[in-house]
Amino acid sequence: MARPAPRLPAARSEVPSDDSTSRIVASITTAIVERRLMPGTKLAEQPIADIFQVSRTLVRQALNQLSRDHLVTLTPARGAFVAQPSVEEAQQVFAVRLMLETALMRQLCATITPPQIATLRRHLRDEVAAVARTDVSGRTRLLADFHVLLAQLLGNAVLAQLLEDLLRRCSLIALMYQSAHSAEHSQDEHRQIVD
Amino acid sequence: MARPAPRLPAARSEVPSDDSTSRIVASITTAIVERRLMPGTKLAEQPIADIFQVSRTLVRQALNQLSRDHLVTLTPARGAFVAQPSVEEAQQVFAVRLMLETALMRQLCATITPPQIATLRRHLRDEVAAVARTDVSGRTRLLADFHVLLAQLLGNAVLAQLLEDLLRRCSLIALMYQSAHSAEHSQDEHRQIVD
DNA sequence: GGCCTTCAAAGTGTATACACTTTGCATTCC
DNA sequence: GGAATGCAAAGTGTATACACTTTGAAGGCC
Repeated sequence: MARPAPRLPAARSEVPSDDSTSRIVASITTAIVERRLMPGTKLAEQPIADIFQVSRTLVRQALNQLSRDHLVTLTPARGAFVAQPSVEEAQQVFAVRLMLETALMRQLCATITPPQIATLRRHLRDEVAAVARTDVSGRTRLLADFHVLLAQLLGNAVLAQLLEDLLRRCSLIALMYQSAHSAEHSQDEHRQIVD
Repeated sequence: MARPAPRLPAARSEVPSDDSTSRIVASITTAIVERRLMPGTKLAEQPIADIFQVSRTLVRQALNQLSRDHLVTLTPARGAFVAQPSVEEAQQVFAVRLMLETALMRQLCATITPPQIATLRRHLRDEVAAVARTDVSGRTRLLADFHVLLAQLLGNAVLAQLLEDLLRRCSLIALMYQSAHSAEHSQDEHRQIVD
């Protein structure tokens, strides 16, 4: 072991959205977030494989990835189910989201420029619109994008991806414990923060 | 689609550390963090399968999980390599770590109790000891445990796991850009924070 | 009638097979 | 001699096969 490292294995370009596995992950993810797959629904491998015209191998890969996103729960020998986060877990996820949000803003205050602020305000307007017409999936997507947008303004891709993962999870939770309160609440916070 | 959800799929008990895949993940993880596998090293599937006496199937699962932890990089048709995080990525990961750390402390200040403080001070002493005897792997493990410990004191398991993932990544980075500075720096911060 | 046992259908977990891509070397051509 | 070409070994990507577990229900027992 511990041999000298060979040179870099090509570029670190990760755009995996066109292989079969990623297609399945993306498809199931949006199906969950957009409420077409309810929490607790069983996700059997063969039916999914038939739908996507691939073998169970790739479906299993996809389900594994989804389980690491906490969107599905894998129970040994019983299969995959759309996740049903508990109340505690929901609170904890939102607590982390809030922590990251505020910390992010604090950092951003030091470096932000007027045009960036304009971008944020534009995004805010879209959010208000989505909440107004009770566009649930659009709303959660925009609320999520807000954070990712912030992370991008900071130039921190790692943070952006972390937030992306976290907010997919938040979407599921928001759909389960459908408190419209929470949506307007965070939307309100967004405005305060920009101000 | 959108059928009514069946009842909960058993308990949410996730102790996956004894199946083959998790054994492989854990084994490779510690090998990377403890410097036995250098960044850039190729991880071919068949040799690993032979070592663990399993088929390539399980090794592939393990490598996929490791890639989601950012400990290995998968390049299509070329295989898996121990990750070589770029300088930018390293900075971003550390920035996120710092953000979470300070936010966590802020929260904790409100709820912390004297015995908990004592626990933290005890941990600090161990850290100092590890840095003193330049025990690299022990040091990084302790620095990581500090954060997880904090998250546990807050009672936030989600945060704890997030930190765990993030700090495994930090370990790899710390080993690559071996700035002892960074170690003492964060160790110092830990002390200040506890004070 | 209700409960336990038994068994088949369905589904998951792992291994193996096979096609295709990459890679390094040997050979050839200039 | 050096560079380009072709080829074989190695390795990855996906599908398939098969063993074992779970599950639901029919049948027998009390």
